[in-house]
Amino acid sequence: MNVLPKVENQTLHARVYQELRNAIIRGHFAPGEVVTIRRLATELGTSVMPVREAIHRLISERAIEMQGSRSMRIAMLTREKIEDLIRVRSIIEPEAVYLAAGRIGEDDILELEVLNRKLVKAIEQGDVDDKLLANRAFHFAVYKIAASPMLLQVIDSLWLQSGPYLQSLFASADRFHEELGTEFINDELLDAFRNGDAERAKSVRERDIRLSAKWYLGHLDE
Amino acid sequence: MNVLPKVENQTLHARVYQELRNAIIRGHFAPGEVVTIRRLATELGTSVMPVREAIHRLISERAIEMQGSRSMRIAMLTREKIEDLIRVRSIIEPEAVYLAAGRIGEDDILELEVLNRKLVKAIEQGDVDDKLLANRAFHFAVYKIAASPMLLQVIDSLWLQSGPYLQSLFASADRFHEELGTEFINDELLDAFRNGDAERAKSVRERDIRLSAKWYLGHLDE
DNA sequence: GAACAAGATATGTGATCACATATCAGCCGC
DNA sequence: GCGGCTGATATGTGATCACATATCTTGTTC
Repeated sequence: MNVLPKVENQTLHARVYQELRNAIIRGHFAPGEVVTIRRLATELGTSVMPVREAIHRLISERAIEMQGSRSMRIAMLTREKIEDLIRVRSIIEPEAVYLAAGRIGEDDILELEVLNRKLVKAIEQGDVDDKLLANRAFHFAVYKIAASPMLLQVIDSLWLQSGPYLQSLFASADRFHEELGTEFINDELLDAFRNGDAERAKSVRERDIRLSAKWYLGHLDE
Repeated sequence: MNVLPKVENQTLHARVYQELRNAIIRGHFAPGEVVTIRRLATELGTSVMPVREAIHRLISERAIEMQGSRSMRIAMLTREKIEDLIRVRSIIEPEAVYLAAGRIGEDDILELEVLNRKLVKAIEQGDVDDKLLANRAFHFAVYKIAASPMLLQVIDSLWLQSGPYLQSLFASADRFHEELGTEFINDELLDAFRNGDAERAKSVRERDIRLSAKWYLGHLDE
C-alpha cells in the first residue's frame, strides 16, 4: 500500500501514522517496547492529538497492542502468532501471485527484474534496512500486478504484522541463504512469470514463504 | 470478530466504534450518506473526540471514505469494488472453511445446526436485520472453528466492507432463494462437515459466494 | 531490614477551544 | 432574471486542559 510513500501527507496524524508504521516495518522499535503517547509526541515535535490517532490506528491493525488500560507496546510475535501469520500468508500471497501471473506483461517483468537486482545487491551489501525495503518493493510490485486493491490491502496488513518477523529474518539473511543455498532469489518465480506458468509461480511463492518461516522458527531459540 | 458484542467496552471511543460499525454492517446508513463528526457526536451524546477516533478507524478499514478534505461519507460499493471483494472473499473464506472442516467436532456441528435453524427461521420471517445477524453468526461460527485469529481478522474486515452488499442481498433474499431454489441453505455445507469432506465444504462455500454475487450483480441495475 | 501504605508522578481519555478553509446563502450589479 | 462575489456557517484538525487511575517513590512501622 505504501511502497512509494507520499512525499507529504496533508494531515499531521496521517504523517505520524506513516512515520510510526515505517519505523515498525523497518524494525526500528523492539518488539515489546512500551510506547507512550506523550513521549512520541515530544519526540516528533507535535502535540498528543496526532499521535493518539496514529497509535489507535496501529492498535486496530494489531501493530501495537494494549497491555493493561494504560500501557501500550509494540506487538510481540509469539511463535504461535508467527505460525498463524505464515499460515494465512501462504494462503493469500500465492493466490495473489497466481492472479498476477495471469495479467503480467513484458514491461512488468522488466520492472521486476530491476527490482530483484536491487534486492540481490542489497542482500550482498548487507544493510538490513535496504534489504527489507527492497524485498518489500519487489513483492508488492508483484502483488500490484494482480490488480486487486482488496487483496493488496489484506497483504499489506499481514506484512505490517509480520514486521518484527521479517526484520529478524533479514537480519540473519546471510546465514539463511548460506544454509539453504538459495543464491538465486526469486529467479524461479521470475522464470515462471516469463513462461506464463501461473500454477508454478503460485507454488514457488508458497514454498518460499513456508521455507523461510520454517528456517526462522527452527532458529528461534537463539 | 464481533459476533457477540461485548456488553460494555471500557473506553467511549471503542463503544462509539462498535456502535457505528454495527450500524454500517446492518445497513442503517445509506451508502454514500455523508457523516459529520459533530452530528454523530450530538446524536450519540458525546463530544467530538470519541467520534473522531472511531471515524478514523472506520476510514482506515475502508468502511467510511474521505471525499474531499472536509467531507466523509459511508463507503459506496461500485460494481468494480464488489467484484474485487467477491474475488478476495471467494479465495479466503473457502480456505477458512477447509481449515474448519479439519478441526470440527461433534458439538461444533450441533451448534452450527442450531445457528442454521435460526438463520432459516429469520429468512422465513423476513426481517432484514435478523437475517443479516443470523447469517453472520452462522458463518463466523464456522470461521472461528478454523482457529486462526489472523484469518478471522481478515474475513471480518472483508465483511465490514461488504456491509452494503450483504444488506442489499438479504433485503431481496426471498427473490434470491425463490429464483435459484436454494431452500436448504447451508445444508450441503453442513453435510460436508458431517462427512469430514473438507474439499467439498470448501468448494460449496466458494460456489455459494460466487453464486450470490452473480445473482446480485445480475440484478444490480434495478 | 523488609513489607506495606500513602503521596507523587505519569498516562490514557474525554472535553473544549482555536483556527484554517471548504461550503453555501444571500445580496449586489449587470 | 441571472451570474458572480462576499460574508456567514460548518467542518476537520490540532492544541490544551481536566480528570480518573495506574504505576512508581518514598517514608514509616514492625
